[in-house]
Amino acid sequence: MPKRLSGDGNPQTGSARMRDVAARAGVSTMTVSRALNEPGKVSEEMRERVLRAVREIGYLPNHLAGSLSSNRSTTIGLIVPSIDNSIYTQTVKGLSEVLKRSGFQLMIAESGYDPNEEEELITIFLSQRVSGLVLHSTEHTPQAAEKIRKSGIPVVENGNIPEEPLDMVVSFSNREASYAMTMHLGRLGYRKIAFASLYSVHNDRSQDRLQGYHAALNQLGLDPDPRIVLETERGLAAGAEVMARVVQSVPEVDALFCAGDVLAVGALFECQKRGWPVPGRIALASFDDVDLLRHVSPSVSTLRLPRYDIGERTARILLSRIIDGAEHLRGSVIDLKFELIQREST
Amino acid sequence: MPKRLSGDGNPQTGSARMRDVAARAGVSTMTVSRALNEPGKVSEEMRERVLRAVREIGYLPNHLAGSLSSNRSTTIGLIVPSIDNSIYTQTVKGLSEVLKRSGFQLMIAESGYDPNEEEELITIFLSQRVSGLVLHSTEHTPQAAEKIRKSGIPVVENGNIPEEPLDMVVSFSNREASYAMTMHLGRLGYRKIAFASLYSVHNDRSQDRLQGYHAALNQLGLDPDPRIVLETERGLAAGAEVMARVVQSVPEVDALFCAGDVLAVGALFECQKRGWPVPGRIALASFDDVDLLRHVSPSVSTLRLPRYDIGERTARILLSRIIDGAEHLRGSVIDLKFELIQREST
DNA sequence: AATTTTGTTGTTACCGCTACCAAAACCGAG
DNA sequence: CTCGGTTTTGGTAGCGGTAACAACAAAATT
Repeated sequence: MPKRLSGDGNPQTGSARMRDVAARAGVSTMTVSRALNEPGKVSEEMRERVLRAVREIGYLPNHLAGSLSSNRSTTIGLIVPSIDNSIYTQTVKGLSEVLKRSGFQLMIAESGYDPNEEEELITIFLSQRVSGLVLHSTEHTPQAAEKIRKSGIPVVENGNIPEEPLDMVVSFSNREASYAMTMHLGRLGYRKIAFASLYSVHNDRSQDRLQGYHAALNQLGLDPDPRIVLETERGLAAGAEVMARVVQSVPEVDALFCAGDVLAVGALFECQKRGWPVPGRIALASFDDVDLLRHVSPSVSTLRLPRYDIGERTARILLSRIIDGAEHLRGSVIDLKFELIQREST
Repeated sequence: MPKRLSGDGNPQTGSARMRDVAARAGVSTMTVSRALNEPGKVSEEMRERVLRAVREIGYLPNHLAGSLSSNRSTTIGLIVPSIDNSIYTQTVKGLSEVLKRSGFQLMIAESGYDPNEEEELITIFLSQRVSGLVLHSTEHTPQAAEKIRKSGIPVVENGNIPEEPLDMVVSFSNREASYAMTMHLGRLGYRKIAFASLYSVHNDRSQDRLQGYHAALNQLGLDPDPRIVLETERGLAAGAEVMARVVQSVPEVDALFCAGDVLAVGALFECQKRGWPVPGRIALASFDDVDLLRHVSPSVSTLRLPRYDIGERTARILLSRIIDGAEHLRGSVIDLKFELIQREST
């Protein structure tokens, strides 16, 4: 007795299989398969006959079976540190829109800024036989790197431009962006530039931003001062706290560069609350061009980062590798440029 | 001749299959399968022998094959109107965290507020044999509903509480939330309460919010005035524009309820820019408790919506259905309550 | 000691589809 | 009308696993 008795005429029960369609259309399953996946390889008449049968039966292809058999999948795995971080969403959108057009699906998981967690997720994704991988972080365990290498699937890193990429990279340089903004502040005449970023453990983006800041200070001939370099957590409250702390502990500070999520907005609110004129008492610069920064008063100088483009280009290059087998793209590093936006706060 | 010649000792080439592990451990594939998936059903000795072989070969199970064979998958499909909308991210996080714990994966796609697009995505997800579906929208094409019903997989809607759910619902009531805030404004003594929401075509959340507003006006004995009911797009600029427009066209307005994304913040900035005291000249209320609203000055009254909880509960109830086969949960409607937060702006 | 129960491992037949190759149908040229 | 070449279609053997059941040994029962 068969495991399951399909083939009963009842369209309610279970889902039809390709052989049911084939039977109905009076052709072989191969013809059905071709009519659906390579319509060009089938005569017009057959195609219509098959499609009609598909419609009549309400057949839904089993993509799992197809992938297994053809050893191809249309799934891309994406690992971000944290889903609720608004800065990723633009990238995800760019990715998603391009992938969708080619019939690819996105699987998303969050690593919580932990390389071990990331490794585990990579393992799961490989096990799901994703055909490509997108990693926001550029810090990985050696085992993760090895697994990826061994799997042979294309990977894009896109949170930063690492020294030793796993494979392809689509990003801007956090270091350069940070350098550029710090130089900008220096050129505007600010001499005591404080720097606030997110915690840099397991976060090479933060580390690179700090490096860029220091490189610029050096270039500007300014002495670094550890008292005005702060690491904090994400969020408005953290930004406010940083502003208050730095101004009170080192009064000669004349600028604060917030190189992390919405810290600048929190910092600005704190100034407003305390009555510190911006940029009169202290100038303020931010790292990411969230909509908000343009609308607050004073509007905040910042860096416009190509978040959406990163997603788009990532998807494109990944698809080239997967669909066209463009092996010459292996190891490509695409450095998308950022833009410095001078506003009222500096 | 076999399609592929695995079994060569080279660990670089391709990926090992279960039979390779079996051969290495000197057992059958079933034992390997059991050792990995139902460790309890295998003797300790065997388990270790198998796990060692797995490690030595660097075997990675093929989840696709497993799903096909067992007719079970560990993938949940999620369709949101737009990924870059910050209000969904909390829900996604809740979902993701619970699912991950049970070894389930999340596939995310965006429908762009279009039911036809949604239907297409549903078809794709069903074709991928997801074992559950989460839909933010509660407006679907009849075909989409039919396909879902036919597939038999559990579904959760969670953007609103619809009149006729597809299956399960985990949400708060947009109508009640909107009603509550409008009543709140009325009780505080505001008599000419303007209402701004997002476009309501294909957006039953917006429609319900509008209804709640009208119901409250009615209850308060206030006459509705179409001049002060506005629909606009998302964003700070839109909020600013609404505020300017409504105050200038109908000066007797004494409150504005922004029932949509960050509109309130834009509206508040506009007041600050124009020098209109809030709530002195006009009171301001918002719909969603984004962090920002607590930190601006004046802080903005709003509704705290259980975004994260929705994700969490959604995942839980879905897993109950999938793993435990809890059929009694079919059709459950979970109404998670919101909270009204009175702040300085009203 | 014979019989039943329990626990562990193996055998076989698929899951639903596609790659590969063979067969058939078509088609204009000689 | 036949022939080689070019579509178009079909048969078959997997893809890499798991369900279901069979087989066997050890433990428990009578």
